[in-house]
Formats: sequence, structure tokens, C-alpha cells
Amino acid sequence: MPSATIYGKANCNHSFRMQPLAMSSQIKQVEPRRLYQQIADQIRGLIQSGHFPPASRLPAERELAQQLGVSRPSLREALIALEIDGTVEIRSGSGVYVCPMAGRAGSMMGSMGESPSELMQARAVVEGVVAMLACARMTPEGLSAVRETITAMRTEIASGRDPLEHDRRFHLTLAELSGNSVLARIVRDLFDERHSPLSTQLSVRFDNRNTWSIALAEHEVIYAALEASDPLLAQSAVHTHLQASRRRWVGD
Amino acid sequence: MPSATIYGKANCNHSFRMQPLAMSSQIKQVEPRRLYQQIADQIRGLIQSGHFPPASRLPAERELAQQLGVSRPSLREALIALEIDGTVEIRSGSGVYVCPMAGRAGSMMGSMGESPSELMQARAVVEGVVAMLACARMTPEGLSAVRETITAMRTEIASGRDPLEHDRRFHLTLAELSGNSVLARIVRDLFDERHSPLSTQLSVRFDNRNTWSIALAEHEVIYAALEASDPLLAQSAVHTHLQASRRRWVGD
DNA sequence: ATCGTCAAATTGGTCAAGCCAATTTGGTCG
DNA sequence: CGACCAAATTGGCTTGACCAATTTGACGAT
Repeated sequence: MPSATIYGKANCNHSFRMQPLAMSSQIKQVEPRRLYQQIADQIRGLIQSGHFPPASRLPAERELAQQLGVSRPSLREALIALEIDGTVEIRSGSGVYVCPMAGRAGSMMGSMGESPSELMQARAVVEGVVAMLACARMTPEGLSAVRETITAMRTEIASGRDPLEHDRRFHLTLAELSGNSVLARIVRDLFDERHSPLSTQLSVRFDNRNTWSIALAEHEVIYAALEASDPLLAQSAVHTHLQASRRRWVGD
Repeated sequence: MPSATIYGKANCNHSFRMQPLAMSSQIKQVEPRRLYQQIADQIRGLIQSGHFPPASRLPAERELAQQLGVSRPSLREALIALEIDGTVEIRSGSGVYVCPMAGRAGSMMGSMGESPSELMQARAVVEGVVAMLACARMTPEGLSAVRETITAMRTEIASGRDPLEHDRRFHLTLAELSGNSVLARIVRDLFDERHSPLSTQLSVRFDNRNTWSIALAEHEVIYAALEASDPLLAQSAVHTHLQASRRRWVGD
């Protein structure tokens, strides 16, 4: 809980001065992002920094636009973006309010503060049930698709190249074979989260041929369970694989 | 492209000016949807109906705004919404293009079609294991927190108010009690997956006191399993609750 | 004094017209 | 034929204005 002044009401003076990010030059981002995105990011920052506490009302559009140094249509575009991803709520004639649950970063994914250990545990439980579902509706085509990722991964390891992409394909293929695209999306997001910028430095542990070979063997155990149509064994094998993966990643 | 356009101009505002919009008669959207949302839905419909094929370029903003009978700022707001959920791609100075994979319904953050049914199945499996985890590490404080959401939900239903927020708190509390913040985030995101245009219009089914009472009873079954420290029963109860929820929402 | 009532003030919703910058296009020139 | 440049096209952004929904507060009735 940051500062307590929530309903300043008459105290809308906001003596702060936001950096005018409009106008020419200076903004020399390699990738010139659109203005509404810059505004949205800035407002997100102000919310997370506690300047705009949850459930509080933002300044009026006209006033906020002036404070940010942008026009009202541009600010409105940013507010719409923030409304879509659930950061704010816009009430006609009343104002723009910070959603109560907007204390954290980007609404969809890419949030931090979640330990790698937790991430791997989440993957274990989710992919565990995914494996059970996939096992229940497995087809010869699905089996060969999984096997293909294993052989490709083996080839990459033998050649000394990075088998990460094939590792990813193994897990994503399994997820897609569950027949549930929502679960497939979750598995994909969780997998990719491990390789986000902050986690990258940790993954060097994986640049070890022996380590990759162990992971490959675990994949083969999972495949065997799928081939045998043993859902519980498949789930267990996934758990084993991802728990071991966790240890390899974060140590133990 | 003078092909059958939507309404002509109209200086008099604030009347029904948008196209049919496929307004289902029983949909009782009490709150008038914002214009940019109506425009975005209409463009989505034109894309899915094949009027704007994937990878094709939409008419210029000025022209399209005139065809739809809206102003360019409003159309731009709609295009930003469509850009955010991955339906279109806006290239400065070039044009607005339909994303290749936007042919399907749903179009939620660039992933393939995720039906409400799939969403509820995903919630069932994820929250099922979450319930097991929460059961294993349940404390008296956790139990009372869960119970509090149930009693709050009961009073809301009795008062004729919308208990949705307390329903949400029940599921999120359970997720947090699993001790894994990654899983908690997944549960929250899946619960809040109301952005999908499909889910949005289907949720009115829940505006029924009897339906909510049934959901409340299912919550109490889950609570009983937690209190009895029976992980498998808790998982089963969660499955039952969310499968029933799925039927209530999407029919069967 | 308290409570309803209604009008003014506030705020979001929308529109109109215009200028700028980036891209595309079509021509000219080498 | 290809490189190059200028006009046309298109999105990006601003200013200014008016309408509609909500909130606020003064006023009058009880």
C-alpha cells in the first residue's frame, strides 16, 4: 500500500510534471512505437508505481492529455488499449478508474516476481494433465509427430547444435495433441517464459550436451508411456521430466 | 469499391446508425456498447464472412470510415482494438492488413480459435490440480478465507446483486492457496478471459439467480472436500463445478 | 433541519478538418 | 534495364467543437 491519499478529489492539482513524450526528435527508439503505446506504457508505469493507486480515478481526459503533453484522441487510444487488457475501467460521464487488480505488470503474460521453481512446478502440473488428455486421444499420426521431435532433437544434440527448438516442439506438440487449444496456449506461454530476457542467463546451464541427452531420454520415457496408452504413467513421466528440468535449471 | 456499404452519412448523432450488427433479439446488452467496440465487431464480422480475406488490405481509413458511417477517430480506436487482439496489422503509410490467421472466430491474442468449451475444460483441469495442491497445504486461515467468499456470494445472491466478483474471489483464493503464483496467474487469466467476443455475449446466461445458487452449492461441495482434506474429492468437485459451469454457459 | 428535485458543472463519446511523416507508386534519367 | 526522385496515397497525430451521461450542489417543499 503506497501513499494513502486515494480520493484527492479537490486535490487534483498533481504537482508532478510528466515528461512530454510528444513532439519531434529525441524519441529515437530503434523501433518507433506508436504514440498510443508509449502513452499506455507510461500510464501503466504510473499505476504500478503507485502514483495512481488501484480503484482511484485518473485525471480527466482533457487534463491528463495536457499533463502528458499529447492530444486527447491519442490519449483516448491509449486508454482504450488499457481498457482492453483490463488495466483501467472507463465509465461514461464519470471517469477512468484503475482496476482493483491492476497492481501488477502486463495483463497477459510476461510478468515477473514468479520464481523459476514455481514456473517449473506449474509446468509440471499443467503438462501432466495435458499428457493424460493427449494419451486418451492419441492417434498414430500424433505418435509419429511426437517421435519426430525426439529424433530431430537427437540429431541436433549429436551435431553439437542447440536442440532447444526441438525441445520446445516436443512440449508444444504434446499440448496440441491434448485437443484443447487453451491448454496448448498455456503450455506455450509457460515454455517461452523460461526464455525471457531475465531468465536467459540461467539457461546456459542447458548448453551442455550431457544435460540435453538426459532430457532427451526423459522425452523418450514420456513417448513410451504415450505409445503404451498409459495416462497415469505419461503424467508421472512428465512430472519426472519437468522436476528434473527444474533441478537442472535452478539447481537444487 | 462502391459495393454495398453500410449506412450513409448522418449528421444527427445518437441514433441507431450502425449496420444490423446481427443483434440477437434476446441479447439484452443493458449497457450501450462503445462505438469503437461496435465498429470492431462489425469489421471482425466482415473479415470472418470473407468480405475482407486474410492478408488483404482494408480500405483506407478515410474511405472505410465513410463507408461505415463513422468518423475517422472512432474508426482508428476500433482498429487499435483489432490490432491489440491480433486481428489486423497496421503499417504506417501502407495500410491496414488482415492477419493471416484471423479467419477463425475468437482471435484472442493471435492464437487459434479457442471455444468457450475449451476454455472451461482448460479451467477444469488446471483448477483441478490447483485444488489438489491447495488441499495438501490447507490451513485454518485458508479455509476461512474460502468460506468467506462463499458467504459473501450467498448474501449477494440473496440481495439480487451480481455475485460475479465473489465467484471470482473464490476461484482466485483457491489458486493462491495452492502456493504457486504462476498457477494463480493462469487461473486468474482464464477466469478473466471475458475479452473474447463470444464469451462476452454468452455470459448473460448467468444473470439468473437460480443458476448462481447452483454454482454456490457447488462451491460448498468444494469447500467440504477441502475441509475434509480429501485432495481427490476436491479435484473431482472442481471438475464437476466447472463442467456444470460450461453447460450453463454454452449449453450442451 | 431533512429530503427530494432539477439544473449546472464535469467528464467521457463522437465528429470534423487539417497538417505531418512514412510508404508506395509512377515516371524520368542515366 | 535499373537507379532515383517526386507526386500520390495512407496512417499518425493534433486542434477544436459539440453531444450525452454522470455527478454535484443549490434550492424549495415538507
